[in-house]
Order: sequence, then C-alpha cells, then structure tokens
Amino acid sequence: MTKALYQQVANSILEQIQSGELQPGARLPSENALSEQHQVGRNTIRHALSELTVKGYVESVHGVGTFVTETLFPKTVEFLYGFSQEMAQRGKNVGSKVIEAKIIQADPLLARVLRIQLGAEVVFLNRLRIVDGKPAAIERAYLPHTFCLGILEHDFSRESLYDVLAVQYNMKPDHAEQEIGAEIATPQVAALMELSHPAAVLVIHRETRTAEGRVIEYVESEFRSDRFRFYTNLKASASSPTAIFQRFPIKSEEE
Amino acid sequence: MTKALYQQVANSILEQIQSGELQPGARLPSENALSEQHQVGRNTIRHALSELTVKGYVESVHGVGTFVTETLFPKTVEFLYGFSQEMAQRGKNVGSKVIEAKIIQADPLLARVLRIQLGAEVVFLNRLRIVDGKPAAIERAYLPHTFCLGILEHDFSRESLYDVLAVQYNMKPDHAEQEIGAEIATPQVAALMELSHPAAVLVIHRETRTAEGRVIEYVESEFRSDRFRFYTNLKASASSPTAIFQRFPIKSEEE
DNA sequence: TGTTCCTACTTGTACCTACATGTTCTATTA
DNA sequence: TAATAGAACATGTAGGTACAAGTAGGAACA
Repeated sequence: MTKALYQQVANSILEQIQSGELQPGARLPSENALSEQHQVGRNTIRHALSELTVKGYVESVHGVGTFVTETLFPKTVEFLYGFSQEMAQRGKNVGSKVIEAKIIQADPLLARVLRIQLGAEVVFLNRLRIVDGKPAAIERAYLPHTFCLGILEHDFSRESLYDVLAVQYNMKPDHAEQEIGAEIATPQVAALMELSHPAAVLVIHRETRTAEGRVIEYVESEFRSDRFRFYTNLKASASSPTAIFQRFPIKSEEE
Repeated sequence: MTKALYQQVANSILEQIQSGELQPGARLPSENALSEQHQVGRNTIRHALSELTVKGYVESVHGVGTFVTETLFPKTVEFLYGFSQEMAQRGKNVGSKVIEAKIIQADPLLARVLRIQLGAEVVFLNRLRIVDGKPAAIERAYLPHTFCLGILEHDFSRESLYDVLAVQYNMKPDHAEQEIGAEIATPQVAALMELSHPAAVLVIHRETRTAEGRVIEYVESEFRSDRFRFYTNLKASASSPTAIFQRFPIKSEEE
C-alpha cells in the first residue's frame, strides 16, 4: 500500500527541511517547478504544501513564494510525556500512591470521549502523584479496557502507566489535547494534597491518542497551583496550539 | 471587496453550526448536494470543508459523510491575537474598561522581562475585559515607552491595543511565551470581576515579541475560571522542552 | 435465517484549464 | 534622473473531469 502522491511529495519536502537541505527561511521551488520535478499536477503540489502549511513547516506568501518557516521556538513547542518521565527529566524524585484502581462502566461522558459504547468496561486508575516527597497532583486516568486487558495487575505505585502501555500493549501516546482550568480544591482533594482550605488548583482534562488517532486515555487531574505552572509558546504565523475559550463546566469529583 | 466563494460557503456552514441549526454529530449534506445548493463546483465545497476541518468544526469520514464535530475539545487552531480579536472571532461581544493607564518606572522584574534599564519609562495599562456584558478578565499590560510614545492618548476602552500597536507603531506581535497558573482571587480582583470570595482564577503571564525578537509587552492577567479554559495540543514527535514545570513565583498584586 | 454480493452513494485523489491577484524587476517614458 | 508602465512570475481561486476507495443497505441466494 503506497501512500498518496501528495503525501509522498509532502514527505519529500519535509525530509529536505529536516535534513537541513532546506534551511529555515529558504524559498521552495515554485509550485510549477515542483509540479515538473515530481511529475505531478499543480493541484497535487498544492495539496502537499497545504498539509505542510497546516503543520507549520512552510508558509506561502501570495505573489512571492513558499518558504520554510523560521522558528525561534522549536516548532512543536509542547511534547507529550507521562507525568513520571516529565518529572524525571527535570531531575525530580517521583512517587505515586494508588488511591483506587478498578474496572468501571462507561458513563455518557466517558463513552463519548473514549469513543466506546455506553456501559463498556473502562479501566479507572486514580493516583496521587508525589514529587520530592510531597503531594503534587491527583490524576484520574480512564482507559478503554479492550485495549489493555489485565493492565490492573501492574503495580502503578512503582510502574509508569505510559511505560506499561508502550511495552506491554504497544500503545504509544502520540498526541493529546488538553484543557487547563482553575478551581477551588474540593475538601477531599485538598486533604489528599495536604492543602489548607481554600486553595486554588489547576484542573487539567486530557485526551491522549495514538498516531492513528485512537483514544488511549482520558485523564482528569488536579495540580497544586503553588508547585506547578503550565508553560506555552504562542505563534502568530503558523497554526498554534493555544487558545482561550469557554466550554463545558469541568465536572466535580465523581461519586 | 467580496470574499472568496469558498469562504462564503464556509461561513454559511459555520453559521448553521453556531446557530444550532446543525447540531454536533449532525451530518452535513454531501459534497455534491452542497455543490448544487451553493451553485459552486465540488472543489470549492471541498476547499470550504477543508477550512472547517482544520479549524475543528467538522470531520469527514471516508465513504460516509461529513459531520459536525462533537469533541469535548474543539481543535481550535488559533493564532496569537489580542484579546479583542480572539473573542471577536468567537462571535463574542467584547468591551473594555480602563482601570488605570499611566507611565511608570521599570522595577527589577519589568526591567528584566522587557529588556530595559531599571527605572526606564514603562506604559502601564490596566483594563477590565468584558465579554457579552459580563466581566471576564483583568489585564495589566506593560510596554517599554520608547517603542510607543504617546500611546496613552488612545482610548483603550474602545480601541484594541494590538491594533494600535500594529497600525500606529508598526509593532506586530509575532510570538509569545506564557505561563498559566491558578490562584485564589484577591478581594480586589474578585470585586472587579464580580466574583464571590473565595474564587479561583487563571493567572497568565505573557511575554509578547515581534518577529525580530523585541519584547513588545509583558502582560499579567487574571481570567474568571468559570468562563475560561486554556486549550493546548501536545505532540510527542521529537524531544525538546516540556510543558509542565515550576517557574519563578507569580508575583502578587502590585501596590 | 443468515450470508454474500452488488449497487448506490459518500469522500479521497489526481489531473486539467483558466483567470484573478499580488510582487518584483526591468525597460520605457517624461 | 525619477517615476511609471508593463512583463514575468508567484500564489490564490474556481471550475471541470475521471476514477479510487470506503460504507451501507438491499437483493439474491444457500
């Protein structure tokens, strides 16, 4: 199964960019030139360039040409790791305490988010994350059980969820979308994180997917706002990851 | 100057979505049907749908149809705009109330962030942002005065700061870095935003730069957490800086 | 009853033409 | 010399055709 022509062209150009053959700011050959080079129609070239534009690799200027994007910041500003890797990379000492780990049934929210049927089995993993000996965050992860049968036999106070998923189930997280909000910690959450009431926490909802687009997990978490900030780069030219918006209310603690 | 046909079509469909005429999950007419309805070629329809797909409003399924997106997380491919443009694009009615606008002297933090000398003149603009008639955010912007002499003569309850910077001073924001945190609103902030105490707010610190890397402004803002979330895409493709980390403490209310 | 196959319909890919619009540079003109 | 007009070339828009590929439902058959 060979890929579509426009993807081949896009890959070819992308390789030239990533190999340094095409430097940032460099001008690509014109669409007509590319059309001749690759022996495909101009539409196909435009399709390929459109893909690269959406992904932020190139920019077109009407009447002038198409250029490799100049990135002050590395293009993909954010990267996706599990909490453990993320913290380990920062030289932090990470621990986890499993509060709850069980199979539950998908409620309407979970069914919609995980793209599974209402009532289907869902792995529920509720952990307190500990950084340098102090409570830092609470993470409630929901995974479709079909993808990871028997996963609860692992001890997630020692093992990393993403490691297990990658090694045992060959499910590698590729991209995710998340929302960041602020809330007053509920008494339960405050107690677990040893916060005095009232305290503000960062509330994050995250959908993690594989490269193929399958939803691996949906995570709700609260981070201690005195220990964490989220950091983002914004860009004006290419498509950029951040936005402000109003959405559904973040649902309160379950049960 | 009338817009391009594909944009007209895209807008027409978008209006149907936003008006609720097309519910999330609903199926759009087929491309051929749309082509007949709007009396344009199928290519033009596909161009319009492609735009809507990139912006996350619709999704196409090969062989089945095109549907209004029903993800929890809309794929907002947003750019770096000022607050006004950002909100206007979402069809919100935006207003501003100038709380304070004056020249101050750079304290050590401002001097460091704005890359200017200690004590240099800084434009300070403190605004209450109003969306759809209700207080939504407080924004305290700091700009090096040398870049924008006389800027305070504008009425920023009507004019957009970014518009004035672009038109009058040719300073176009190109990229920015920001931190997102959570805090309990101070009594002053809570009062301005009509929040009952205690309330959690999203605290954002942002450094905005031109394409050349000059710092245009440093902004501190608080957003009502019941009206805003921040949205981010994460990608795992390469390894580079990460999203979560601890930074310098967000300083408390000045004065 | 249950399975298979075919058909109709959908989106996806690929090519073509034509003209509009914006930019840049060159040659002509005042 | 300086301004202008135009040529050449870039991307943008809009339309056409044809076929590939995926899906769903109904008809035919075992």
